[in-house]
Amino acid sequence: MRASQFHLFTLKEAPSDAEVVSQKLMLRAGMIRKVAAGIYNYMPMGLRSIRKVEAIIRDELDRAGAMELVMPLVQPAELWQETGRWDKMGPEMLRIKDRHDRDFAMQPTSEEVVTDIARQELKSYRQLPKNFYQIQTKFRDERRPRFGVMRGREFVMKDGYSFDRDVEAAGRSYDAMYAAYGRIFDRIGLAYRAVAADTGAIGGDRSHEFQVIADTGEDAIVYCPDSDYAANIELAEALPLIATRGTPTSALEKTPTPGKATCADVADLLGIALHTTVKSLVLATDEADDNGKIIKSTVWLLLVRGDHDLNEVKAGKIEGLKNGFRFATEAEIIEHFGCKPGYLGPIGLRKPVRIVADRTVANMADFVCGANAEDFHYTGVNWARDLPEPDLVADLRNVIEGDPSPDRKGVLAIQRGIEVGHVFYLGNKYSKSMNATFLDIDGKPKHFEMGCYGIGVTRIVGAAIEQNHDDKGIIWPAAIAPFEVVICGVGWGKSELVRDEAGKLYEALRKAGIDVILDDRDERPGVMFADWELIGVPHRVTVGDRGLKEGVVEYQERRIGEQLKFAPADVVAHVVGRLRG
RNA sequence: CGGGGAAUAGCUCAGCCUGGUAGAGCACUGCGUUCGGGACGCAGGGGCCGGAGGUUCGAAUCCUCUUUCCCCGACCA
Repeated sequence: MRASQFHLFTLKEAPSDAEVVSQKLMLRAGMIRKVAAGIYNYMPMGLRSIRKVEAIIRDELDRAGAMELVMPLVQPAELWQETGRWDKMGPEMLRIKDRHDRDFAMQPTSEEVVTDIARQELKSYRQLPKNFYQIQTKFRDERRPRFGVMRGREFVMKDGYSFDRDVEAAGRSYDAMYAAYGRIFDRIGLAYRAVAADTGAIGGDRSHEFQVIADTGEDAIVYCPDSDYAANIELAEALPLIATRGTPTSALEKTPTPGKATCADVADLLGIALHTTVKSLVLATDEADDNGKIIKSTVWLLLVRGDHDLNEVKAGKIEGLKNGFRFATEAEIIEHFGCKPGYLGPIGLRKPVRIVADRTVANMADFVCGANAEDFHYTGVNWARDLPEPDLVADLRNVIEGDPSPDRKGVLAIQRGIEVGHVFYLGNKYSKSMNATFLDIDGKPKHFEMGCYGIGVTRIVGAAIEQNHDDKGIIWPAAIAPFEVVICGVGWGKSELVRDEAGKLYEALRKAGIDVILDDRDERPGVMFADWELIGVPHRVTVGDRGLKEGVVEYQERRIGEQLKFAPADVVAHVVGRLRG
């Protein structure tokens, strides 16, 4: 490719609405252009990286025995109604009507359609296992699209689905995909971690996320440096920090804490450690009648230590909160606690509430909590002595750095991550609701055991940039760079020698199978260098009269920056060695 | 969805308060001088000032409505 024929268009300044570095750099490098909120053109420069990611995915999935197909972007409501997701999905699924007023959805994912394929095509256990995948545009009408390609509404995703005859075989399919994902991310060249993830309504332990490590990631990932434990913070188990409850040593005392409504403020005022305080969170659950009218509400008090945060995913697993909960209204709080938020606690309730204590809180002694009276806290609080034992003890909190690892092999560390892949065992949820069966060896129909496997193709491109950039621009891993090498012809317009030599190198690299672009724009060197550093091409060869006079061309690796001199005859071998060696 | 903000050239922004011929830098076109780290000069092209309504002799500017975009938003008791 010659730069003079390519659409190269870089910006010195990013549009003011760009937030994160990947978005700014992709816009500045001319990879994407915004069309609407969360919706982008993938410009030629950007598409090259996207295609490279796709090629690696295809190669590894095909090798792992999966096969590619394409399902429609626009899917009939009927299929979604079969599984009940037409009603469940909420506004993030974009619904459209055709000219006959029939309902359709823009696919956010394709379980329904692929299960429909399976029930029509797969009749016998002898046809199993099968693994179908597609690389397709998805649409999710995010509440707040942001971060460019990282959380867009329209994006490209690889979604795959496996069909097996039983749970054991489905496990093998899962393992094969897990392994393939590892190979895919290894080849792409990103630092990543596979972590155990929440399985939601399906249950079981077969769910892993592949997280690209980046400080700007939206997810917190927890791992143990001394073992192979790794999990999303939503799932990571918090062990009790206090093995057994201590004996009370302080008397219960109602202490004035005027205007101190947070645990940190109270600890400051009283000169005590934050971890001796207990935080009260008030939730509510509603029971509705058949018409959806709320007939009864229950108020819950969740207690976590003052230095800990509630984990809502964990809270949602508690019996009674499983079907959804909300934070209580101020009116409900006053009705049950007789006090405004800020000074709430489990002692002296006006009306009964369900009290759930975090495992650590349940073993605390002499702790501090709100007194259910404005501007007062209790100190020296002890279970059993000052208040009844909690109704329930559960793991309620997010783990924090330094907590013991659940495998008891060390302490936990936390990093931020960007979720770029997810493998998930589905079981027969969809095959049952859509009645997708095959005939097993005994001649009886059985529901398929399914798994689903996603990779965010466009998000990988953004994540790669979040992880690999400097103040000059992008630093691509070579495997997904829009070009592997750029040849900059300095003084292109005036030097035939430069044109000849650069042209020869260009042909030689092409013949060697290298994805090379020749910058023949006759730009000033500063412009060329700045452009290619912004775009992030990993290898650069500079051909100019100055070097050619000494019989050399210059070579520079984007990530390293140091300039090396080579005889033109040697530089091709060196570049090929760096890229393919 | 709730709260805040913004909308003027392809991009970044000024002008608005105090109404009177629409501006700058970057980008783009032409010519010239330059030419190894985002050059300089001269001359240009490009705007229904997001849209609709109103006030006014006159509206980018004041008022109302509307659309779009951006930010913040469980809780942290």
